[in-house]
Amino acid sequence: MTIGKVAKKSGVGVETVRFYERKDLVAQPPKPPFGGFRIYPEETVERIRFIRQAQKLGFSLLEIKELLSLRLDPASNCADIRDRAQVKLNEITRKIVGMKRIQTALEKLITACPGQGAIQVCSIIDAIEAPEKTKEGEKS
Amino acid sequence: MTIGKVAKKSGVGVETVRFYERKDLVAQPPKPPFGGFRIYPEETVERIRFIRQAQKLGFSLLEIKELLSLRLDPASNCADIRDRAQVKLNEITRKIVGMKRIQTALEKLITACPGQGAIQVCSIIDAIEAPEKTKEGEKS
DNA sequence: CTTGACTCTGTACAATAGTACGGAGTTTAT
DNA sequence: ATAAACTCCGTACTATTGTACAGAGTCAAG
Repeated sequence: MTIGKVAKKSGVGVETVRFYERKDLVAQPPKPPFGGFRIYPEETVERIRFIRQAQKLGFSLLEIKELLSLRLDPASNCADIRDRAQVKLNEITRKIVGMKRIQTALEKLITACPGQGAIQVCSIIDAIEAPEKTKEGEKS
Repeated sequence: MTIGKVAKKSGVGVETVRFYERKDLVAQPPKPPFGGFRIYPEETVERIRFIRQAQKLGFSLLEIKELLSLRLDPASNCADIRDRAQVKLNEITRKIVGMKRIQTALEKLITACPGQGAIQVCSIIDAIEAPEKTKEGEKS
């Protein structure tokens, strides 16, 4: 596959593929020694698709690079990989908790909506500032 | 409160507060008519804290602005707010699903780790590329 | 074997999200 | 009442994540 095919199959522009190469997010295949174009494996398409999906979930390219470096293969130190995976898992779990708070706040807002007058219910801000709401008097 | 206090309480720099003002993410209080510094309400601190938390969850400032505009108060059209909240809710629910896929992939990688030889189990990529794995036959 | 499409390299431009700084005005602590 | 600390305003610089383009080389179809 040439770079144009990779770009088309993964839904990005050629320039974006090259950009990811410069950033070492995908490997650049060697140039054929007697002229011609670089040949890309199918794997590159999968990596780029992963990158784009992960970006939509809010990961930066640096974070994605870290995620992509977590592979159990014969060449990697198992304990090291596992520790780094655990760190990433903790981060992601925290993110999911935060997202769920916003999700809950939106659900509350939607259900509160049709039956109210002037109550000023449920600014989204409460979704995240959740602690500190009951400083004294009522316990959680 | 002057801007420096706001910055300190919300954990950002003064320049960042001004930046958010320029972007209309927080309101800029009026300048006292006969000289002096602007006075900020506590609410500004809460908004900035929300902004920073939401950013950590992967929302852009534009998305955060949209979230912050979803408030049930007497001045807003209830049906409009509800519809926009529903759109945001769908987006966030989809994000949570995607994050959970990565979470599961990391968990699998971590548990697979201690007892393997050369299996090349569980690249994170599988977390997202889940569909499309078996289109025809078993040759891959 | 020419033409058009594609690749390669390098550089430049763009949007988002800040961060830094200069110079003037204001407040406050000593 | 003066110096330190802070505010205000504008501009400019940074990093991330791309996009665009110029000019030369390469490939493949008619």
